[in-house]
Amino acid sequence: MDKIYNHKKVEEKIYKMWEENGYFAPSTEKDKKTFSIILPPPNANAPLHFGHAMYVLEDILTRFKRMQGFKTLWLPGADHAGFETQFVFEKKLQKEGKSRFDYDRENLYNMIGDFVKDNRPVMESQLRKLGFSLDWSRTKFTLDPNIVSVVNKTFKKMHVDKLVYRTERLVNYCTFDGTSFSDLEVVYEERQNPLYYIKYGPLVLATTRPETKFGDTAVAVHPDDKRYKQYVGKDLDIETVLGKSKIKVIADKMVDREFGTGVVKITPAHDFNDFEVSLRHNLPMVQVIDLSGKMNEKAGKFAGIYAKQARKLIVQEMEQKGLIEKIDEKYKHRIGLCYKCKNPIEPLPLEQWFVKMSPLAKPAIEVVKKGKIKIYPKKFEKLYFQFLENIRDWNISRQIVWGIRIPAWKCIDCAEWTVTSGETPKECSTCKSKKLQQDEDTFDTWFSSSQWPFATLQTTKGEDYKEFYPTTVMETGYDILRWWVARMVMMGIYSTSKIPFENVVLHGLVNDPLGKKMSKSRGNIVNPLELVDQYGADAVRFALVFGTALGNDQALSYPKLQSARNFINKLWNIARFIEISRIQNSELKIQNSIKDLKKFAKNEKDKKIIAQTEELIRKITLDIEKYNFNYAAERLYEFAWHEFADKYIEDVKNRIDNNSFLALNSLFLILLRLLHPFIPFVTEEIYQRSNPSAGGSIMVESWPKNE
RNA sequence: GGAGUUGUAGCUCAGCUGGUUAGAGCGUUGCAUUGACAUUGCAAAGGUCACAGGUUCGAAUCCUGUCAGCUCCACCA
Repeated sequence: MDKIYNHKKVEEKIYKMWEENGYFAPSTEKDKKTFSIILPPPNANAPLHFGHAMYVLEDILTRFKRMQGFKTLWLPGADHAGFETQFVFEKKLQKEGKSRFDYDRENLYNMIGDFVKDNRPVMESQLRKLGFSLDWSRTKFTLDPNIVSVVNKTFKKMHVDKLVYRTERLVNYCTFDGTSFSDLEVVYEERQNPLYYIKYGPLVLATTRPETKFGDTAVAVHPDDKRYKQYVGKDLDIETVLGKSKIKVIADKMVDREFGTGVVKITPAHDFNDFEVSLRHNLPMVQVIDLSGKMNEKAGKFAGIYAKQARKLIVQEMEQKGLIEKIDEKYKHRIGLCYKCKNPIEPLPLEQWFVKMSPLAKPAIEVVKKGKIKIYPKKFEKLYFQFLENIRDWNISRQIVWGIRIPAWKCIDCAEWTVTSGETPKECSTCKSKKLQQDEDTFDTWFSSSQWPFATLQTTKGEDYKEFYPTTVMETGYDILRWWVARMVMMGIYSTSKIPFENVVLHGLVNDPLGKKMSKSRGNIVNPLELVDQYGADAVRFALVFGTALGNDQALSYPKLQSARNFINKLWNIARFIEISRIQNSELKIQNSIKDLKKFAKNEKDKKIIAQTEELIRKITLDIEKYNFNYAAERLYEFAWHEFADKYIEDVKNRIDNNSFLALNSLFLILLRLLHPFIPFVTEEIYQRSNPSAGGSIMVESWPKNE
């Protein structure tokens, strides 16, 4: 054996051996208890980041349960990541001097498909490098035809159940990317913009967006505001840049009397609050900005001009006409931006598909309150409830091609919608017309990923759904508790009448060495695979688990990586010591259980370390079962190094005989089995060397027990 | 604006339902060693457990408030 452990010589070879022997697939023996995890599908098109490396917790659980004899499935997959991927692809087109508008829908889709196909193996090989014992024979992709079919069926069912509806709603629309975004995808930033005080007949109101005034359908004041009481309910005659006009004054509590003059213009088509007000007061909606961000015909002579420029022109003209009382140039406010391109979001009315969320949220709250689904650590339950109790309807339409096209057709004759579970309808379900046109939009990526646990298991092999659903554990980062976990619970219960998983285990974020969030814009991203290359997969895995409690963030720590590597080397050298000692001692049959070992042991010190190991087995088993991975890792580190090596081996090395050698060798093999889920490669390599009678692999050996 | 979360040794963090002298890794200091391992061993120094109150026989641990950091949510023209 080499003096120092070299991960580069063993990791690839071992992973290949595992995979070729089919160890990752669930055992086919009947009547075993099952354990299943669905891997949160990484973006097929992007390399892994540290968040993905944290899935090592899933590998630990999977390997642990597999050794315990469970029929164990850890199912891999990849996400098409709709907008995310199309965005990257369009950037690429841009470099080639092209844009998505140069291609028709089908070609664009296929081009992105090819692009993703080329990149997906990168992500998958990285999961392998981390040693993840995923069953590759069951790998799924969110755009696999049978997954698409499941997603379409769900949509159809929801349509029948009247849980989806189509309506014109204000959406967060990015006129640069040409798509709408969910509330979660809008980022807010403080900006300084002029606040214009505009004369509306006898009233003056403050606004940052005078160009939307053509879409005003009312002016609002607070119901208790004495200054304006006399105007409420009346129509004002106002002067505008487009001539004389009339506007109604309404009273609504949404108005802040302290802001500006206490008078607000109501533009239902271009402001979220105004839209809400318009629903309460039955106000018409007048759209004046179109999807390209330009003023439309309602803006008269300003039609065709980008809203931002139109604003300047309109203000100029208003000033000439004396319609502006004053301008506060230093007004600061927060505005919504597109999280991708950082341009201001334009609230626009657009017909979209929405999911009614409150009927879905109720059972999802229930199952956690009743303990049918447990969330670890418990502190995240609050976030979960907070989200579900205040949930709003979910806009699932996206104006991109890279995704699952919505299976809904609009009738050209009667304008009604026909929804199918994917197949093209022969005729309009309302008027039987044959003139149908499919919705151009695709589903929000999260609409398909929220169905992932059952969509995958229903479309893999034979009995998978029956055997493995609900899955045992859903492990992911706490940052997507609302985006993904909560939605999976809702959609899972809705579609299958069962919870999708029994336990939710949430890990924290891995930040940069200074504790700052890793992000592209900060430029502080560390590639986990480079560290795997440098320190070995085992060291990276161990460092991620060691010293961080579940659900807490951690700063990437090079000292910790080094100490993890040193620990692995320590184990290697324990093995070397055993090999050297073996030469001088005749071989005895290795004892696999503590019980048998106890019978053999003669020396008191040997008996003591056997008893300590017995206690260790008990604790490690409990630690993993309670998802206290850090305790388990710390305890194993402490025991292997400072008890087993520093004390026991130091003692035994001077008195070693056949009987003690047996204890030493057997105990070490037990220790390796306990360590295997955490650091699979080195334990496998050593196991093969230190167990003369070993036939197979440590990963299919049994978990140490005390009987 | 609302909520959550964190604040423990120089640094990174453990400390599980409150209970004897508060732990680890790295770093620091001293000593040892051709040893299975210098990716080593032995030992030492180092903490008013953010701050102020309170509950308790007893609090790093529970409660209240203050300060600081981080995150999420809402987003007022």
